[in-house]
Amino acid sequence: MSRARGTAAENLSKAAPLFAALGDATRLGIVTRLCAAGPQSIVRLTDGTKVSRQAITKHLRALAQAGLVHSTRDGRERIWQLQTKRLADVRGYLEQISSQWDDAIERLRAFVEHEER
Amino acid sequence: MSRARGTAAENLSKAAPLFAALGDATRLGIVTRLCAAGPQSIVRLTDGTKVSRQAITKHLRALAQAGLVHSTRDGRERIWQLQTKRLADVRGYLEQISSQWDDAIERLRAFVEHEER
DNA sequence: CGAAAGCGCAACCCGGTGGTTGCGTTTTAT
DNA sequence: ATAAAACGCAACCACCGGGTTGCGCTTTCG
Repeated sequence: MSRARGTAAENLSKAAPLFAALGDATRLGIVTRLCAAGPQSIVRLTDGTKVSRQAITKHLRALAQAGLVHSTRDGRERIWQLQTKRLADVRGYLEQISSQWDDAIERLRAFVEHEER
Repeated sequence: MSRARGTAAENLSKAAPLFAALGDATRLGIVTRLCAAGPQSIVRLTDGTKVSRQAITKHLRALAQAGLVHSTRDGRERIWQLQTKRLADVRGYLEQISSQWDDAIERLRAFVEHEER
């Protein structure tokens, strides 16, 4: 299974594009939708949204470039679905950062306690 | 304590700006640096970087707007540090999203297994 | 067969963003 | 007191990114 490995610095540089891909409300909405309702066509993904079909298409391309989704042609439709492995990678990065934060928070707390008065 | 609460949709909309804030290599480097080396001045954060001090300043502002860092004046220096309180909230949002993904991944896996042949 | 559905391509617009440079202000150090 | 350090402000630039519109192509359906 493709897990998040390597040094912290390596992973972080890899994580930036992924975070950027998720750092847009529309795209995050698409991912959420794919999570909730499973693989869908473009029109279906567009439905209920306030942007055009072309906008959704662009965002899907962006997500695909980040490896988060992938599509298959089916007749006159194109079905998009989550790339679960990559999503797992993202989780890995998030956990890494979270643990880093935890360490930093702990150190900061100790530092402040020592400093205070 | 300020914890991450609210509906999933609410947290989703809150998460997008956070991802965006972390979705830049330079900014991600800054938070990593603040994690590893603790509170620092701007020049010190700039040192070793390939961008100008002003660029770092801008990124720090962006991170501050996302609530990830915060600064205090100290003489002629301005010291930036992680916003530990907010960081806990952020962890909450991200974990919630991660768990949503987990569910989706599980469902997708089952779906594929059922579909395949 | 003909109409409509679903999509891809391309042009275009515009605002934000990452980055720089220049200059002024305050604080520190000698 | 004067020089240098650290910073803030502002202007400027290039580029990308989110969004739209228009058009043409293939596939489905009646």
